[in-house]
Amino acid sequence: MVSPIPRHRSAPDEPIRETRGALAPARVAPYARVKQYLKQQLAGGRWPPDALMPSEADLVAQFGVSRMTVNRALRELQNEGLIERVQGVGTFAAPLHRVSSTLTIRDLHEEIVARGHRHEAQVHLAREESAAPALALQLGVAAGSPVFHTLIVHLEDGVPLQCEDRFVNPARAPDYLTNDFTHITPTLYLLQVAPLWEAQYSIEASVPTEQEAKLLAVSTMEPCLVIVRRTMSRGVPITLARLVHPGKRYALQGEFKP
Amino acid sequence: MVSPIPRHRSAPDEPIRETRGALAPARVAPYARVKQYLKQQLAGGRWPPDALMPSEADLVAQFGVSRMTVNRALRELQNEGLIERVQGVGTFAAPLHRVSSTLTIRDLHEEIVARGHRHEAQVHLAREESAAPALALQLGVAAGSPVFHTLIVHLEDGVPLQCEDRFVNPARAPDYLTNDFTHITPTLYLLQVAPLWEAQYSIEASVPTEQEAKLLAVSTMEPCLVIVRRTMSRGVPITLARLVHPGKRYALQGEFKP
DNA sequence: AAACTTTACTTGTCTAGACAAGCCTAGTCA
DNA sequence: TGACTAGGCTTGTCTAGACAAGTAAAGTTT
Repeated sequence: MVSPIPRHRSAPDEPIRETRGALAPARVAPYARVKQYLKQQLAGGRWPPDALMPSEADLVAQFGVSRMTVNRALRELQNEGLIERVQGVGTFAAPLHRVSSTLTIRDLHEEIVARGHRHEAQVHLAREESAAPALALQLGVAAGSPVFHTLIVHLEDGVPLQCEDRFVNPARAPDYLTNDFTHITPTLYLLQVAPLWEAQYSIEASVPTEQEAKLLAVSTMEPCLVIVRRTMSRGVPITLARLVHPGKRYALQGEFKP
Repeated sequence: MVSPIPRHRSAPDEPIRETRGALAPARVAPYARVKQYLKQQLAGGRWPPDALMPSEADLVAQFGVSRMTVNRALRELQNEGLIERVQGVGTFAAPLHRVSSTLTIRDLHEEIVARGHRHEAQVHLAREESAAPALALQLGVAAGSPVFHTLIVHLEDGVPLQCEDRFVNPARAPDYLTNDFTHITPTLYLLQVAPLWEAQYSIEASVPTEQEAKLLAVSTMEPCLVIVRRTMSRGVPITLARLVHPGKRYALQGEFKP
């Protein structure tokens, strides 16, 4: 009974069984213990990147739990990007220097209101245009075909916070322009009509265009946080947005949790 | 047999059972079908934010699958931030305008090498200092106690890409300064010695300090992407880093997947 | 009226077994 | 030598049942 592919595993650990002893009241679910153990060993460098890790069967024997329990631990580690799994082959350590986290993006309106402030939107443009070739490519429509274009400035307590320049594919949101964008943000509306979406984004620092500077009431030299986001729903591009924020007034904040 | 709390549920759907019919070869795992169904209904506005959603037992009856299967679907939706679950109470629709995704942060060295370019690091400072009060607070040490301070510029093919100003808590990484940071990035080293970490970050656009401008070989007017990150391991602050990137040379990119 | 107990319902988790599907090696056959 | 096949490993998923623990309403006692 020899493994089909060469194993670089270290010597197996002693079986670790629950120690319900006096000084161990730290009640941790078994799947969490398996997960934590693997995380620690992984962080400790026990399995270098791309090394083969113990199989589910190994861990079942080591921890004395059922396979579903081990499976859940491994599945969650996979979702966190710490390991990679290949059916029929095994489980591998992911490159250690890749750390993933969950980033939550909130609707700007909700964010402002949650801070206890007043949100206001100025609609500077809301019309149908004919798509320029470059834009048409990004939105997956024919060049020259109609697209919706809105330009909205969002204010927090009267101070411009975001300049939102957005193009929308009419195929998925034909009623887009009928919205009153002083009451519903485009993001919120689009989330409602286009379910199940994915997006690509790019975050960079640059200076605003002249128009953006004027709309945000800042100088054209002011560093701005620019987010360009393309959103797709069921493989169809929905919208392309350029969100410009004055650097002094807006920061993206977030948190990693293991 | 009345539910203990008022239910705002809509009328139950007809049981949906697997249709193994001729024209349905789209093989989707049952847990994925449940998940997809809930996602669609959720996106379609069937359950407004904070509304009570079907219980696991309801879904078991509706889909004719086992509870573990339903549970997996719900657990994954919870991880994605689409629903909220409370033991003993039920499952609730999360605010629709909150969308989460997994953001992966890679080590700069790996990122540069992956692009097929050459990574180089200039160590401008690597010494022990005495912590100023504000810094001491952030690192969780006593004011005036020793901390490590490094200032490193990372170059891609000879062009400055990042200025990394970092303070490290000696308690967790006493050997920090013995590293040759031209060969191992601080991030990578710290990941190795401090497992299981969490971090808070802030991303903003601003102009560099005079020193940073000089080190990055840009003007002091050049917009820069500034990431400030505080990393903790087991509740103990490990490091506080300020990463400054010239806006023209660096953009954070990412992708959402549902 | 207030304090307690019961009951029904919820989610959270684990188990032992099962089958499918992917992958690799080793052996067989042409 | 080359093509095929069988066996043994891996992960992916599902099931039916079980117990724990949290919540809230309804009933009971003080």
